[in-house]
Amino acid sequence: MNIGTAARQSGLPAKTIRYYEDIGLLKADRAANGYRDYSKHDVHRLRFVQRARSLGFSVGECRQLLSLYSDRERASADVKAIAAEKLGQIERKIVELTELHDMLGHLMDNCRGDARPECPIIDGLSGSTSGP
Amino acid sequence: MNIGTAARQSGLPAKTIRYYEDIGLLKADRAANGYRDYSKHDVHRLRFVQRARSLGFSVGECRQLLSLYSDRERASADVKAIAAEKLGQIERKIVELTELHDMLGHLMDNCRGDARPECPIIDGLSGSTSGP
DNA sequence: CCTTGCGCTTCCAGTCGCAGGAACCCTTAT
DNA sequence: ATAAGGGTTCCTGCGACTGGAAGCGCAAGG
Repeated sequence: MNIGTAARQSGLPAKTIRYYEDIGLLKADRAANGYRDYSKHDVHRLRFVQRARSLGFSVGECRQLLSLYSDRERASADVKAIAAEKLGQIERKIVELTELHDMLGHLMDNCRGDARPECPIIDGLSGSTSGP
Repeated sequence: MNIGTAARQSGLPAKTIRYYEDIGLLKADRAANGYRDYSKHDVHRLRFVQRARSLGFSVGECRQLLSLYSDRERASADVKAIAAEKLGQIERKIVELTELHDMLGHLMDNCRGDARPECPIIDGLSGSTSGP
């Protein structure tokens, strides 16, 4: 099948699929006319990548996962290790964003948000009122 | 003062300060020898940007905040609106990451992580066991 | 037979926020 | 005079695409 069909079936834009081929993540056969030709198996792998990406795996990690996906002998521990690493990253990011959230929320709570110019948010950013 | 001193006092790398000048965020005077020349006021603004960036504001938002920072007549509501928008973005990102976290955690909980090849993580990514 | 229109191809540029490095100039101290 | 440690500009690259231009392939309609 052509790239457009593969795109619809995998949920990835054709541009992205070409990009993945470009970086050597997933290559397709070529038809006689030069068009990329995708099998069902190719589409499965594209969907696999699409899901992994949407779960926050980087393209590099998708590359690893793809090779683990294709390897019927590999231990599930290998996959779990990658997932655990990613889970840790996600947790750290959540903590970081939560701190950010609280800090910004704190500044906002103290800002009246009216027509007057006094603004604790700006003061907080400029550091003028945060000193000891 | 030279850019290196401004960098130390603002907490921003010199490279970044030059970049900010390049994109028109913050420009500095020039000394006779062509070196950038920073006043205390410039350093204040650099610190301001540094703090805003570390709070997750984009460079574009920093641009807005800087103009609000310099405008003594502006309403605190204007600043609060930008902060509220950013707070909403942060909240949405946290929700998204939490969903990701739970999904991935779920997959991992069901994976034995041993030497055998059966792996619910891979199965989940490939979609083979996720159907209704 | 010719055209229209879509899909496919390649390649180039841009996004965001810098970081790294080359090649060169200026200042200060020895 | 020289060496070290500033500074300057410009170019490249990162990640993961996205948009667009120029040009081919192919089926259908007039």
